[in-house]
Amino acid sequence: MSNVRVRFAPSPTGGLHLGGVRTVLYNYLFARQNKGSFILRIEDTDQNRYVEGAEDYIYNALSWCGLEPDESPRHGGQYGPYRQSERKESYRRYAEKLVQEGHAYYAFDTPAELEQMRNELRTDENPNPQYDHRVRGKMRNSLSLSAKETEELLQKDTPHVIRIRMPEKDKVSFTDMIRGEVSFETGLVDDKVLLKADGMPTYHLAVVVDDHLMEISHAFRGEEWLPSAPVHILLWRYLFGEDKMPQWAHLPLILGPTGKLSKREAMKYGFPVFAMNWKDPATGELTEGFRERGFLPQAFVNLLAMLGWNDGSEQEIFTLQELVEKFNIDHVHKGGAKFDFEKAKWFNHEWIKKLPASHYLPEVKAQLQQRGLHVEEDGQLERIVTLVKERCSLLTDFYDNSYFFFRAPAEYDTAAVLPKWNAEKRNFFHEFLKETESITEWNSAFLENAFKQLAAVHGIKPGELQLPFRIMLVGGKFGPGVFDIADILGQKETAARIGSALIQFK
RNA sequence: GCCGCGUUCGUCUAAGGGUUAGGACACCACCCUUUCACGGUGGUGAUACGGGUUCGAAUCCCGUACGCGGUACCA
Repeated sequence: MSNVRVRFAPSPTGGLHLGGVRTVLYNYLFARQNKGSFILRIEDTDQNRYVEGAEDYIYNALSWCGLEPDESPRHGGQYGPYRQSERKESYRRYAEKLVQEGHAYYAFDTPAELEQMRNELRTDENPNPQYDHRVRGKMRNSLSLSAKETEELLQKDTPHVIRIRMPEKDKVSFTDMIRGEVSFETGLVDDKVLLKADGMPTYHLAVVVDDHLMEISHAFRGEEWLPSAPVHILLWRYLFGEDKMPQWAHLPLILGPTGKLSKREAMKYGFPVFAMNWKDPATGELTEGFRERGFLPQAFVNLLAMLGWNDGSEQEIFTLQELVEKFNIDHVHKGGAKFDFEKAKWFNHEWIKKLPASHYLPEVKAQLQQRGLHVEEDGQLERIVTLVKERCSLLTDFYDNSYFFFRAPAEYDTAAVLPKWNAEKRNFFHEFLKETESITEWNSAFLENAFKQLAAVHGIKPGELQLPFRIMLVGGKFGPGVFDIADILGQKETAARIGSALIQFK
């Protein structure tokens, strides 16, 4: 193991969306590539947002994708605990240390007072007044109050938070692995809360403390975190030293068709956003997942990897192993990527074709049975799946492409047959029916040969007979090659279907 | 408003000073196939705009426009 340690730190709020999985993926690839560790840390410090079952969901989703963490609340590790709520005590210490050193301060403002401040300061020019160095002198905090007043308030257990004291005039900059040099004026950043009144840290404090304690070396996160980077950098500077700070990589956002990718928008356009189905235990609301939509995990991981990264070549289909080998942070794109469901389906289609049927036979079988088809034998199903997989983009497409193997047609597309139907053709099929009884070798090539020879005897072009044959077997103009269908159906079933069809064709 | 990040075919992207700006998805046409797909061949289609720098700019610099993100005791 190298000293490369990366982490994914989701808050258990339910579901795991595309952007989240891609962040995990890049973390994972980077860790594996450098023979380092991939850590799953749970950010459950916001009681209001914590959702029952959400943590299990994250494990299941990662496991489905094949992105198993090395360390986590469940996998254990030397740097535990891996849930923030279980690390509560340590955060206060660091916050107090910052106060003592003058980098942070106690703030006693009530929510109502904050609201009042914002209302008073709000103008058209400044729609979102911040609690910053220009404002903090007018608020109730240990900077504006005397030491004695502050002490009294603390003695009386007055609810308070700890805020970072952003320098009035300073410049913070860092080198992002993807974007290069990024810099901020500290005077324009507000005094973020570090420790909440309930004693829980905010993300800002927690991420810095935990990254330090867990010896994180590289940190990948979404671009939405870029604006708070100066706060984190300052915290590193004050607490542990900037030289110990992990290297940052802010990943481009994944966008929806008209803007930010949201559950709501995805639903509107009919595609999933979550890795797997998520049912909110509180509301009962079900959000569809890629897995249930019929995606293979290999395809899901592949398409996500390509959303913002490429290896510089024209290759698009990668196994996870290949991604580990070829992933390269320099090739991660800076701009946000719009998610295209059509292309996502193409990836899945490629993977369905690429993988042997055995890889997804159980899923397909379960789906067929769920929809009322009786699958008698796995061997036959495997032949069917192998035959029709190239026409399926999603695992759920297998039903439409194979149900006719399990069920004789209830109706026939007679409009496609009858206009050209005549006594000779009927005759042909009667004879073909008889001939099939004595066919010794029941396979596609042999059948086709017999069919064509007999057609020649009757002086009919085989093409003119193939469509009626198809309709006899499956009922309509669809499905794979007719002789392949007959092959799988077997002699008995094929004969039965021809027989029933001949009664119908008048 | 302020701050930050971004901008190559409709979409994902390649090209890191010199290419007829390449590929993939989607779309269209043809071929294959007397179903539909798969496959094959070809086609439509892009450097946001304006200034520089340079013999030469999609590429470097500045400005503008547009998009996105942030601006919570949420992450």
